[in-house]
Parts: sequence; structure tokens; C-alpha cells
Amino acid sequence: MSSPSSAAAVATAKICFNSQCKEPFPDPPPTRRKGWRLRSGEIAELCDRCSCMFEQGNFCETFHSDDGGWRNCETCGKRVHCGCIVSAPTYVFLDAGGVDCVACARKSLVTAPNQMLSSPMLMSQQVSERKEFPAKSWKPLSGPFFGQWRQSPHMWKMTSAQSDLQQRLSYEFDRPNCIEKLTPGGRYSILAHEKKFENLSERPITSSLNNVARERYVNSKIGIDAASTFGMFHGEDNADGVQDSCRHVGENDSVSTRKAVNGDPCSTSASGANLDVHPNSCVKPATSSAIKEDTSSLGLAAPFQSANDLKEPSRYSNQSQGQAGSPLSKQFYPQGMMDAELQTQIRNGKSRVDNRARSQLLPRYWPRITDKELQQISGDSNSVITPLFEKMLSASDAGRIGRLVLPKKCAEAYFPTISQPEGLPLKVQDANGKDWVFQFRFWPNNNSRMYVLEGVTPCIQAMQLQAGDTVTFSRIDPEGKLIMGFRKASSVSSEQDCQTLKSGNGFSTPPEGDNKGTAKDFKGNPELRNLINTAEQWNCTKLANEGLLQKDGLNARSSQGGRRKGSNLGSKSKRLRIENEDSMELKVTWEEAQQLLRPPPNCIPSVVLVEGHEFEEYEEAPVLGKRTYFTTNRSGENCQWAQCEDCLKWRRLPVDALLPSRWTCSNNTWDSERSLCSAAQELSMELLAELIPCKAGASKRSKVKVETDNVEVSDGLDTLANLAILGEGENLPASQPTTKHPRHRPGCTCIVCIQPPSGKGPKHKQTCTCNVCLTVKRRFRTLMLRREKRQSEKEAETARKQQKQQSNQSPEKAPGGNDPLKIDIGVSNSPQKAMTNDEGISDEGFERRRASESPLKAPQIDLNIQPEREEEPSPKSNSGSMLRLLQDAAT
DNA sequence: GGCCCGCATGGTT
DNA sequence: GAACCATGCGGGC
Repeated sequence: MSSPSSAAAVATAKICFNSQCKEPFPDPPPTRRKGWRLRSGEIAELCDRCSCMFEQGNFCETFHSDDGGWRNCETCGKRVHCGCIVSAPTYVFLDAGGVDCVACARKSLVTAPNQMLSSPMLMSQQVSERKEFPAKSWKPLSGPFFGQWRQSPHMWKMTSAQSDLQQRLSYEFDRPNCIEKLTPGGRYSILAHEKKFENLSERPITSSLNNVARERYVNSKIGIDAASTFGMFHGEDNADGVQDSCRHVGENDSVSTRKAVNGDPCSTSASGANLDVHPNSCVKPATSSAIKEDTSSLGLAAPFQSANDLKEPSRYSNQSQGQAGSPLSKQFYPQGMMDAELQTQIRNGKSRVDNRARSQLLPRYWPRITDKELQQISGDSNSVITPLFEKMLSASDAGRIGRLVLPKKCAEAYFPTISQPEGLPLKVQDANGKDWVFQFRFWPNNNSRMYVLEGVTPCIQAMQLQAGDTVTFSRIDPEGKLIMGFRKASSVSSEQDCQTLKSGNGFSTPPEGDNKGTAKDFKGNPELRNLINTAEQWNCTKLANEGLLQKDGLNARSSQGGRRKGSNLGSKSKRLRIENEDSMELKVTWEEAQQLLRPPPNCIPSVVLVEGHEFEEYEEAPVLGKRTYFTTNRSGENCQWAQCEDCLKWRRLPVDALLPSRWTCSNNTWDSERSLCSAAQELSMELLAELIPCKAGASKRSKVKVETDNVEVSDGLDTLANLAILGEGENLPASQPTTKHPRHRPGCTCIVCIQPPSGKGPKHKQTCTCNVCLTVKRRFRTLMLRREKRQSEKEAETARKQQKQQSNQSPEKAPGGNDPLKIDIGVSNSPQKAMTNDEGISDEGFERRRASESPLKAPQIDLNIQPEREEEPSPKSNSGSMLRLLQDAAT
């Protein structure tokens, strides 16, 4: 069992820690020969051979084959040793009994995520696969995840004691140091942990070890590392006066964890009050609370605290197999980051994040990376991805400024502490493995801070991100790297994602399944959204299910990261919006806009059912009527009020009156006395103001301005309504709603939104066979066939008329002149721009599109349309256009 | 004049 | 009402 190398250096040799080997080896060894973590917190020093076996996971098979404790993996049947310190991290106790080897446990983690598997604890336990010290080893324990991430109800329901135990177990087994590289860690249930600790508790506890451990964690800001290594350390707790109640190793461990979490040596030694919790008993609320807070603080800064450990190799290296200076530190601590400040923070055990931060991270920042994605990121390696947070890019984030505003709590939780506005360089790796260095800094702001990542533009551009897309920050262990992934706003329904949910180069999140708690609504059914939105576009469809629409609108806000009202506009489009006073004033809600829709003349809408939702569909585009206001007088009589476009006087109308978008007194066929603008107004403005608050007393424009509180759900058609109002008497360009996209929120998954504004990038191809495209094409085909038929009939009819009345007919009165669609041609100054440009459709493209649009081209809703292509001469012939459309649709 | 930096403002939660 | 945060905006280069 001797090796030549070791024999050559017997004089200064150490003896292999393996009692069945005892092979001497040089001291210091030429190569690192680290084994498992000892109860003392140190690492067993092994000879080359044993070390190799240990690293390969064959140690027990080699040396403990005759020992007891062998069991079979419930999944693969592989023999698993469960009877020694070396094997402790190589198996997982199953809830239903039995054990799984870590490999199987890990698989089950991926394939059958459940509340436990999704829990931070489990994630952390995956870390047990790490070879090297994971900076985050105890991070899950602390809590960014424990309570923020996923926030599994299960987790929330756990008692404090359970939480504590989980945390403790989590970090203990999360620690690569103690687990060394054995096999990949898998999921651990609480039971498993408890059992494991029971096993551990059988080991003798020596006072010396306790002292060692105690000293270690007292000295170290992250004493938790030392104290938590193994349950044995809890002997030290005894020294604190809690020994009697902490006989159980697991319990003791729990206690020591808490103490360590305090990060305060004093509290450690004098924290008896905090320690008098029986291991198996439920932690008293007060104690638990205090503990949690401490814990959270530690955890939130975990990676960096860990890095701090690295900065103090003298104390930590022993525990971490001399990993000081490991890539971890480099990753998390770029040179500039390794500053005294950081050390000070670490030494002081200060936590930048309190429990509040942990628990109050807004749901919109919760990472929504699925296990699947995690697996994709980590690949087949033993890397463990820990989602930290995500953020939907704002316009300014994705703009040229190159500054990504970080949510404060996220920044403080997961990024290094910075005390100077200059901040620190932060190395982040994108999903392609490319490293980026951003400047992580902050601005003082209202006695607070605004954290930003500077220099993100190249990265943003490389990932082809834009406002509305989501960037995700994760940490990959054991490297400890920060990973910046992304999720395109359209990914949930984009072609590729529809089919494979591929993450691409980012971590696209599947539309469903993972957003159980937060992003439901239509987010959970993007195709439905698409269909609805598409229907809006194509047919000016009126969604019968208003509740659905509301959901839609709300969803856009809630599930898409809580975009603010009106904040989805980029600076440019916002300027446009501001400059357009009318646009600003003329906001109407979705419902109001819906009310303005009028069926096209002589057209009976047909109700179609799309995925269970009714759509009122017109074969011809509806027109927008004039907005009116309904009132009820004291006698209970209902009436309707409308304002003359010319004199601005308000006229009372029957409730069933439907007005064209431009309505004047002369159109007042219901009240001949007031059919002239010269006629006095029936009611004074004061009375009207009472009847129609906020409307009658305002200017022409603002009279119809509607409070914007409900705008969130109105975004879709507010501009549509504006068109009607601003249209100055002209019908809504019937075709426009079909080709121009109402303002959707970033992240909107409708088929229009998923198209990049620039026309670049992935988009739905003509051959796309996703449900959205198929449905759209099918319906489009039907519509076009009908339309073509009708058109030819009209043309024939018009031709006949022309022959008869040629002398009286205006040359412009072309066939189909009565077609309301025709009127739309003349509408060129409508503020359609506002409808689209905020969501990414470029102004130029929009202008071009608008310029080239013809009503009959309207149905040509090539949702993948490119502005450049729009410049192509528009077919004069309707039929030609139709043909082309049909061809497209047929593909 | 354009860009960048840093702070201020104000809407939103 | 406080905190957060998107973005506006002024000043400097």
C-alpha cells in the first residue's frame, strides 16, 4: 500500500489518515491530498491513493466493504455505504424509507421537482457534489432562498424548528468541504437530514474537538462554517451551557448554527439564551425569530461571505481544504473587490441584508428558473445553479446608457457589499460562458441607494435583449460564479420555445409550471394571450369575456414584473407621447375603448370561440363610434350625452343612439331644436359637470379624458379609442388595428410582441407550426376567402353602377367605395404611432408601414412583417394582395 | 453637439 | 407615508 513517492519522503512524512492505509506521505505533500472533513473541522489528509479513491467515490468500497451500513439505492440498486463519515454525503434518505445514492437523488431532483426539491435546501444540497468549497455553502441556510426563492408554501409552513433544521442541514451538507467530492449531492428530505444527523450523533464528541470548533467559529465571521461542519461541534454548545439539551448532534448542530449565524463571537459565547432550544423541540417563536434574522443576514450575502472565508485562509483553509484563492474568490472578488471594506464586513459578521430583505423581496424578482433550466445550465457537470433573482429590463436598463438598475434588496442580498459609490467590478458570466465585468455600484438616493450595474450594454446587446426581457442572476457552484441569464419576453410563446422550451443561450422559462405562485393568468397560457391579442389585431375583435381581458391586462402587470403604468415606454416613445398632448389626455380604458367599437355597417358580428373564449368577430373591421356618457336624471330617465365636435356643446341623446366618431349638432336627429351649433346647450356646464364629472367641464380634449387609473387594462385599445376621438370624424382606419399593434406590455407574449421591434432576430416563420401561427393562419385563411368573395362581388356590382352612373360618379369613387374600409385609406394622421412604438415597433418602421398601408392590406397581418419589407410597393390590386395573403396563410 | 456621469424627480408599490 | 426605482436632466468632458 505504499507508494514510491511517499516512501521517498518518509522522514518528513505524514501518515495517511485512512486507518486501513497508514501510508506515509511527504509533508507537505506534493499534491493536495484532502479527504473528508473531520469532526474537528479539519480535513483528513490522505495519501495519493486514498485521496484518489476518495475523490472517485470508491473509498468506502475499498476500505469499508466489510463494514456494516451498506444499503442499496432504492432507485438504481447500487450499493451505498451509509455507515461512516466518508459516506455520509453520498446518499440520501428517502422520505418513504430507504436511501438513494446521490446520483439518483440528483436525477430525481431534476425530473421530479417538488416542493422540497425546489426548496433552497435542496438546491443547496446539490452543492454537496462540489469538490471545492462553495462560498454559498450555507447560503441557502441563510436565506435568500429560504423564504424568497420559490417560497414554497411547504417551506413557509414549516415550523421555525424545521426551518432551522433545514437550514442547518442545508448548509452542512451543502458544504463541499465536508462532503468533499463524493458523489453529487442529491435531494435531502428533512427526515434524511435528521437521520443523517442521528448517525452522526453516534460519534463521540471530544472536548478538544469542541474547543476547536468553537474557537473556529468564534474567530470566524462565518463561524457557521466551522460550527456546522458536523454535529459533533455541538459539544461546544455544551460549554455554553446548553450541553444538556444538545446531546443530539443534530440538535446541537442546530444550536451551534444559530450561534454561528449570529456572527458575533460574544453572542456565541454568551448566547445561552439563544441556545436553550431543544433540538427536537420546536423553537420558540422569539428565539426563532431572532435566529432567523441572523440567519438571513448571513445567507443573503453568502457568496461573498464565503469569499471572505477565502480571504482568511488561515482560518478557513483548513476547513476548506485549502481552497483559499480558489476560483471562487476570483469570481466573486475581482481584484477591486478584495478590499478592506469587504473584509471588515465579513469579520464583523455584518449582514447587509436583514430578515426583511429576505422576506420582502418583491415576487417579481423571484427567479423563475425551472429545474430544467438549471439542469441545462449546469449540464452534466456537478455544477449547481442557484437562482438568485431576476429582473425585467426597463427601457433604461436596455438602453444605451449601459446601466442596469438592480433591485436594491437583490443587490444587497446577492452582490457584494459596497460602501463607496464607485462600487466594485463584478464578474458575471453569461449563459454562453462568456465573462463580463460590470461595475457594481450605487448612487445615493433619498437617503438610500440605487444599485446599478454599469457597462452592461455589450452584454445586453450580445444577448440581444431589449426592454421587457428578463435577466436572471444565478450563481453556479462550486465555482461560485455569478451567472447572468436571460429570458426573452417572447420566449414563452416563441416558436422555438413553443416546441422545445429550449433555453437557447438564455434561460428561457417555460410558460407554465414554474410560475405557479406568481405568474398565472395568461402568462400561464401565452398562446391564449396570443390568440386574443391576435384577434384584436386582425379583426378588431371584441373579446366577449371582459373578465378575461381584465385578467390579461392585470397579468401584464403582475406576471411581467409589475411594470408600472406608463413606464413601459421607452424614453423616445415617451417623449413622443408627451409631445402628443392629445395622446396624453385621451386615454380610455380598455372597456371604454371596447364600447367605442361599432360593428361595421351592415355587418353582423360572428362569435367565434377560441380556446373557450368568445370573440366577436367582424369580417370587416369595426368602426369606432363617438364616445358618449350615460346619465340618469332624477326622474330615473336614462339618457346619453355627446359633445358636438364643432361647437363643443353637449347634447342629450337617446340611450340607444350610436354615434359616429365625428358627431356634430347637425347629426342630432333626435332633437331638432338642438341640431344646430347655434342652439344653446340644454344644461349648463355646471350641471353637466355634475352629471358627467371630469368630462363636461373640460376642454375639448380633456372632456373625454378618462381617469387613467384603469389604464392598465386599457393599454390595448386606448390608442384605438384615441383614434376615434382624434379621428375628427373619420372612421377608424379599419385596417390599422390589424396591422398596428396596440400598446402591449413588455413581456407580452402575443404574436405581435414576440416579433423583435427591429425586425431582426427570431420571429415566427411562415412555416411556423406553433399553435398560435396555425390558429392565426387558419382563421386568416377563412377570412380571406370570405373577403375575396365579397370583394369580387362588390367589384362587379360597382362596375355595373359605374356604367350606369358614370357621369355622376366621382372618379375616386372606386369600386368598394362604400366599404368602410375604404375610408380608412384617408386616415393618415392618426396617432397610431402611439399604439406601437412603445412596445418596440420602431417608429420608422411604423411610419413606413403606415405610409404604405391600405385598408385592403390590413388583413395582411404578417405579424412577422419587417418594416423594410413594408416599403415594398403595396399591391394596387386587392386581389393580388389577397392572393399573396392566401399564399402566406396557406403555408 | 454628443456623450457620460451622477443626482434628482416623481410615479408606483 | 416611506421606500423603491425608472428615468429625467444638468453639468462636465
